[in-house]
Amino acid sequence: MSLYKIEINDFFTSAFSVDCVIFGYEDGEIKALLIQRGMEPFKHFWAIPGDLVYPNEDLPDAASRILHELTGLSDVEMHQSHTFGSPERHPQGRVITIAYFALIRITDFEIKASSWAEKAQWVSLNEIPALAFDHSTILSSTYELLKQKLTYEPICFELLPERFTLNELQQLYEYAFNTIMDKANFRKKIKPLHLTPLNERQKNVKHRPAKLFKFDQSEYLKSVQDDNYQFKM
Amino acid sequence: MSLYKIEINDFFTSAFSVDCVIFGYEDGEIKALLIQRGMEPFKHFWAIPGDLVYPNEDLPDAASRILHELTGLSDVEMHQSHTFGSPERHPQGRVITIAYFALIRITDFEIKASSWAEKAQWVSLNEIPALAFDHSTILSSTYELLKQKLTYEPICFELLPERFTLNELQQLYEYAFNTIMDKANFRKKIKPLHLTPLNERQKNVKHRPAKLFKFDQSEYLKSVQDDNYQFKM
DNA sequence: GCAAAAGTGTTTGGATTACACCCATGC
DNA sequence: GCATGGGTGTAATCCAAACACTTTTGC
Repeated sequence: MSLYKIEINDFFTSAFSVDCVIFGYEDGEIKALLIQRGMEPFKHFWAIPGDLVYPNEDLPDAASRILHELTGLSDVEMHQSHTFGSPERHPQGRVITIAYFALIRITDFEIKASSWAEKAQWVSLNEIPALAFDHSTILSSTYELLKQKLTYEPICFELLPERFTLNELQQLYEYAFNTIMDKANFRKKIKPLHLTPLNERQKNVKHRPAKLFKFDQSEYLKSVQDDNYQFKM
Repeated sequence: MSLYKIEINDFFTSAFSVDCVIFGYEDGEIKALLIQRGMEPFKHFWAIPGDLVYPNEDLPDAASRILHELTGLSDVEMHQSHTFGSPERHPQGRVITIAYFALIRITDFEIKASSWAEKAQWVSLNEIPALAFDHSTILSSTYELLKQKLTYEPICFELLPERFTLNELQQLYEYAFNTIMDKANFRKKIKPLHLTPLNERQKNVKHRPAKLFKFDQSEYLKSVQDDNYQFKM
């Protein structure tokens, strides 16, 4: 006799999906790449891109596949978010979903069509419409996680263009944390990151152009290792 | 024709489980409640208590059920940890597992037998044996998460007895963060928690007995709400 | 010259650290 | 009395916030 109240095979009747929240930064706002669903259920609803996971596919691989299908990008770091598994969350059966998120540079690629998406579009986090399934919850709790990571890991550079001004960096944090920061103090705070100054300046501004910088990941990792450095915004 | 390379029903062939890391604190050490498996696979191996999730069961409910079966405890807060889903992690099929963790007071209950456990035992985190499946990974990454939560949320009181001395509290942190702290400075740091002093003292110690305190959750939540207080160790 | 933003230095007050000292209890 | 840890005050130090000021560019 089985230990369970149901047959063991009745457990193998669920599917799982990976939903991939893709964040970008544009016009001073953090945005998410949403798709409009091309099929039932929730046809025509806006949703976080996601897909069922193949029986032999690892979870982060599925998340990367979704990102690749939509953007053509590869080798982007995927961060695991929460897992959502309420029995009622999917109308067609028990489907639990593992949320991942990725940070990308909006200008680095073009949105591609995808098998499950009528269209895809960047949407400012202030203007998110009603989403399919429990995707509103997934998006907001994943954004909370992103903000937390922004505090303790220098992942802001995954959102900014490769060359950026210090003010652009500051504005990203001001947007995410919904605060205003002092310019001088902000620059003191990021001193230990040793951002690489470039021999290049901002163009087409009608004031003194700011210097451009880039982030040196390997030097950052080195100071974590060697000096036990802990980034903190 | 299906959009997928396999039949849609072939996705509904996986199961998922919840593994529940139960942490306790005893003799100055953080311990995990492990079970010895009574069935294949990994029969006789030590493992994190876990179980398949019933088709109509919500994930936190499954985690609570596991805790209840083993300890008789109910109404314990469950914290979601990471999800592990490598295709090879379970020898009998695709089983992904969502890890949860709970913090409990070791003295508050007695370990019960359980359908899937030969025996259960508290094991110090310094003495964890080889575990079944990928449970070593699950345990260590969940402990990292616990340490992180200990820094930003006053969940230490879920591990300590209801009445505790300030030194016991300090020792818990010293163990978790593997540091030594200054007594006077530690007490200044926890001032804003407004721990309730009791008219009671330590007993059976061969020195001046310390005052006992308890934690007032509702007052803590009030100062979070009213004064935007953020706990930080 | 003026507007606008880049970029930097100084002061100040609050928090953290190090450390010293007294207190209460058991034996 | 003394050993042991309980309990608290203070000075030194560091750090972050506030703010002022100079510089460079476009028009």
